[in-house]
Amino acid sequence: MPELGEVEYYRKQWDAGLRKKVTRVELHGKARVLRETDGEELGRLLTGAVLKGSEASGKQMIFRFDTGWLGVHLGMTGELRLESGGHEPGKHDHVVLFQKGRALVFRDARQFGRVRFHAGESEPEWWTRRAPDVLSEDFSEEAVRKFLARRKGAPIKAVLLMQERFPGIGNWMADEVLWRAKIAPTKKAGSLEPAETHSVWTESRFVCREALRIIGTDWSDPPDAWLMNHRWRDGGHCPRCGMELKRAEIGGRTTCWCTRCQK
DNA sequence: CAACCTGTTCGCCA
DNA sequence: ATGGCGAACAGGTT
Repeated sequence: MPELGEVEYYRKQWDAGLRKKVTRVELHGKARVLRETDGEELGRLLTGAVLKGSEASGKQMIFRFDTGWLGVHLGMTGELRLESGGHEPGKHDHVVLFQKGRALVFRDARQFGRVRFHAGESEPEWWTRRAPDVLSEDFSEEAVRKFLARRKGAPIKAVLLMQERFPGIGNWMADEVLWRAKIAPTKKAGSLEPAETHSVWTESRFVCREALRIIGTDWSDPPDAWLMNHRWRDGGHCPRCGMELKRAEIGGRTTCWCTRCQK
């Protein structure tokens, strides 16, 4: 599920544990989500550690403890939950940090998500080397133009999903950006007019800003005037012109767009 | 039972 | 070396 706004929403679920000590760590032994992370070290160093702060960037999150850093990526089905101190971990609760009176839970059925740990004071390189946020200065029109030129042969839909330039944008956000920019998702990235590239830039920023404001706050629904609320229903209609929306697989993902508005 | 899924990574090929 | 694509990952839901 999680794209930019949802990730921010989940990050805040653990805010209740800020400045509090972890009393116990429960891990699911061979969970794929840990990948190369040493679960034994994670459990040992986080037991007794205090949660000092957290940050989200794109689809990634980092939680800072006084003994190290916990990185979280939610993949397709991951979620962060706040549970009671008596929480009995379910079969998909791969990482559970117990505190006095609460439990901070990472749950992920499909295990495409990932949890990693980095011991010590200094930020891990997998965090410092992440892509610049869409809402940062570094996400310039020039940077977008260069990126589309380099990926000139790929459909623009597929390019918008590339986290190295559009961190946080996922399937529905990419469709939303292209719908607002009035660009067909099948169009090759290298064939966009300068005005279209400009639109990809500004609409990416708009959709990210609004997703954070609307979904990131309390998981409210975006307005009905957004494509997002119409894209999964069979026979959904374009909220701008009323045309029946088209669905097809582009860039390996189900894509929804308006063939009348988007050229 | 089969198809589908808001993500990433890998291997193959051009 | 670089870019583009399809498969694989795993399990719940429709």
